[in-house]
Amino acid sequence: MDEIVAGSGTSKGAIYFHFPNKERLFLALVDQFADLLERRVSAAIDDEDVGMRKVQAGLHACLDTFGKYRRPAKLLLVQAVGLGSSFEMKRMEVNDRFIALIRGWLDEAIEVGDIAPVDSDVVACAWMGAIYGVVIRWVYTGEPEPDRILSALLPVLLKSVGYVAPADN
Amino acid sequence: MDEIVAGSGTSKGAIYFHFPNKERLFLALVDQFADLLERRVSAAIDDEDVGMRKVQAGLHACLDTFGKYRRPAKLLLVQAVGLGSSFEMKRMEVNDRFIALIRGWLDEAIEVGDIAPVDSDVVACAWMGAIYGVVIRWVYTGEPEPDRILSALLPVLLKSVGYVAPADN
DNA sequence: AGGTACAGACTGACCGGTCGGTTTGCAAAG
DNA sequence: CTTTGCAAACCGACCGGTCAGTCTGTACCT
Repeated sequence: MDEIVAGSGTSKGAIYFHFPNKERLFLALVDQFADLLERRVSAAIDDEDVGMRKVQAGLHACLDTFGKYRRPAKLLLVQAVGLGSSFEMKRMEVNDRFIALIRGWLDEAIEVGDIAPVDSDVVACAWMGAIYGVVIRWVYTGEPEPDRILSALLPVLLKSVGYVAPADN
Repeated sequence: MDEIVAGSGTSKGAIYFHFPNKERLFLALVDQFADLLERRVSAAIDDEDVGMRKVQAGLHACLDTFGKYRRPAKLLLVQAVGLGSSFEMKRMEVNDRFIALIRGWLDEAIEVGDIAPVDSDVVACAWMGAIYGVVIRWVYTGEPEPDRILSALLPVLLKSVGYVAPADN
């Protein structure tokens, strides 16, 4: 809190005027970032028409956004963990939000016929975990570079649900 | 610390006789669990001969072990995060250990010809993340059941590197 | 004159870590 | 076999730093 006060150029009083406690302040930050991410990803998806192209676009936007907000991503995705059950719940909630998103794409892709039916619940979880794992690593160490992440992760994820990319991509 | 003292039936003094500080105590626990997990997984792998069967066995053992030690897994994998950089480093270290393990299997599978060449570094990361994601979820909510995890996750992971299972499995 | 927004000194609970003291194990001396 | 002596192991009351949260203002607007 003292650090935030120092960094923000305001005061304890000001912060505690707007937020009831530290927890809520942090939760608000997490929500804000999650909103931003979801907005960007959804926007990218809407630019594509159907099925797997949406997944590609979404993934791309996701990595792109994390790239642009490396510091806050690290703070919010990693530091927030293990600071009590309320943080933990929030993290789960945000996670679930994106898992639900992924599941939606997968289900759509299945319906459209781009991929064969799968247990989209588990697969969405796994995808989220895979993205999370690679992104967290990158956020920490700077490796591997986003280009490499994308060029390696994307085909792996797509292949994992049996999607074969059109030849011209 | 007070809780650990209460739960362990010993005393502050006894604990601080054996460990210099809280951090080291926790790190020792993490190491112990990581060792156990690695031992079990490696043992399971050694029972199989080559390539992808090793991966299957390893994955199976991994999920099995997490299943048996749900509580400690939750504590060590989740609570340890965000408690300062030393914990964070340790988590990364353990993570890297298993990523290296996975990478080893993948590289072997590539060499044997079970799968086509991939960026095994990134893929290992993604696999680790995927497993982590699903397991953490299960550890928290009890869903989905291990059977379902295995039957859904395994083919997804295997397909992600283009491995087609023999028909009789 | 009352409400809104803010400032920052202060408080008090909490918790890692310490320290003087006690018990236990064990080996040599009697 | 008993006694003595020492060290390793253990105990738990206590200390001191830290830090989220409070409280007493102050300034400005309406």
